[in-house]
Amino acid sequence: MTDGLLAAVGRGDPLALTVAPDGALTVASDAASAEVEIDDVARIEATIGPRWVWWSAASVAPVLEVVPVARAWDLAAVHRLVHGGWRAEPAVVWARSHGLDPDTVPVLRPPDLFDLGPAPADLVEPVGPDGHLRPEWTAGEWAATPARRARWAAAALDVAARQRDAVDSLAAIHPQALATARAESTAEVLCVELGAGGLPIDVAVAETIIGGIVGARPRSTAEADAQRAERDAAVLRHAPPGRTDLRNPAQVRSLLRRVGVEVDDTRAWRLEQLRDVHPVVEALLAWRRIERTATTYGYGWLDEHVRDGRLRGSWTGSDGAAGRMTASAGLHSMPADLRPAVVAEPGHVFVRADLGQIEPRVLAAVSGDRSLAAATRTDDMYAPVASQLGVDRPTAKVAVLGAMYGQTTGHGAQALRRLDAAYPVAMGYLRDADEAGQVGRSIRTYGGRLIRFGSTNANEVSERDARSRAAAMGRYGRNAMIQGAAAELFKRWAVTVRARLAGDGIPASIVLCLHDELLVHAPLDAAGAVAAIVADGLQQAAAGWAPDDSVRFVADLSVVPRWSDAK
DNA sequence: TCGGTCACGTA
DNA sequence: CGTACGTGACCGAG
Repeated sequence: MTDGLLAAVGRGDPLALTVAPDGALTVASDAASAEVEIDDVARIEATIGPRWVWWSAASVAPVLEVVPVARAWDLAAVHRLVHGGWRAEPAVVWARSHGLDPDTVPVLRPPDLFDLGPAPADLVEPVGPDGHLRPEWTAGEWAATPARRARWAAAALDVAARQRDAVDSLAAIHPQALATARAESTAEVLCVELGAGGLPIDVAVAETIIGGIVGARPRSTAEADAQRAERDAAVLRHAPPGRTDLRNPAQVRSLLRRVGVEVDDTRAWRLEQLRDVHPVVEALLAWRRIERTATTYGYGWLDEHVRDGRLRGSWTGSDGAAGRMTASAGLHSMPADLRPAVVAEPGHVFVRADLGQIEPRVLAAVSGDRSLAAATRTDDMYAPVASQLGVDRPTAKVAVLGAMYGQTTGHGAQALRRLDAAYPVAMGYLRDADEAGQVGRSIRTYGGRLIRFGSTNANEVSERDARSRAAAMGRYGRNAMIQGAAAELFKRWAVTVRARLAGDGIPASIVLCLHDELLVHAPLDAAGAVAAIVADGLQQAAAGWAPDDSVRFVADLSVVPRWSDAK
């Protein structure tokens, strides 16, 4: 059945895959296409090992949840890499890869009594006379018949080839571009797997922690309301009489004014300074913490996102800015208080590792600063930087971070000047990014990701406004180059670990990616092997990623039964 | 019902 | 006046 289809497809060669809403699977090579079953996909993966091409990992999730695909070319992910931004639906991806303006993508008009739309004959072709994908196709008509599904898969192959050319062109200046495209694609696979697998949670422990903060689980809405009122009363007791809605910042501000506390806003860090001024401040801060747990990380959160002992959210491989992974369901912002509830299943442990001082090390690598690279040879690179600058370690750290983040306040100016003298290459790299941001000139990360700057807003209220906007864009540019490159390295690490676990047949899986931290759920007896893979995987990923071996990357690794046991 | 603002958890 | 994300409550416009 698939003989002609696969005749010329070898390991790593592109092979398109689509999944129709009704579950029909279509596979297409340059030569032919076929409707297949999921077992066929698994067999092709095992015997040939092609580079699977799809419009997006989410669009083939039913396959990815079953078949652990090794090689991928994710059109949406590569599109985001090459063209920046976040929108990456097929119509936009097609447009960009064909040199068309995405703003001219046709939209599907609602059915109109007097306009029956295109004749059915027109819908045979996926591409309209304007060169864009037909909106009827992108809206779902692509899946209507086997013939259309085949055309849709062929269109994906067409885009993949064009993207490959674009990536190859990029490689002249960004040698990592192709590797980045592949790693970002595989990271999308990992995202589907993370979403399906979830993070192991001991619900009983979680309930105990939440109960200790907000009280017992209410058994009715009346009880919930009473709990809420009691929380509020604990604050309002300290306030002058009169109704105040604690959930309304304006009213909180006026309450504070009535007790003699003047603030521009009521953010916690500001109120921290005023704890001693009036008892209501302390009560309010305590209320905020409890209210946060109750509303965002409380029983409702557990009920909504935890099933079968797993906390599940949806993952994206790349945000719209610098390219970090994102996750919903609070997976990336779970309060430290709740982490003791992240417990490995019986007979399992977590192998947990986080990258040490990743951003300054990445800066040393991507800028090619030999002096800063030399500092990365030590476990704590701020120590040699401090002695180089002739300042103490805390000052050196603040100076380096300030340079990377564009800090403008504080008294780091002196150290910043010394930084310029000691590490001119690294500082120049950051300054270039800052200037690009200020003038709205798009830039690319080390790995080739385009950082877009929207056209600067011409109608600023004032010169001062325009200046602060430009400064903000400058900081954004600095940060994006570092954060983005760090995200690229992190994903290389993650997909390397994933591949080696699969290659060694170890039934362990990555269950959390947290920007610079990797959490792997592993059978107890495989913990040592997994730890070795995680540690060595970093060296392997870094060796493939970095321009040379001058920068040392380090990970802090631990094997623990619960997440909070580490660190 | 929606987008904007404030606020806050994480890296 | 470090950036980024997701979430939830509230506001005011529609």
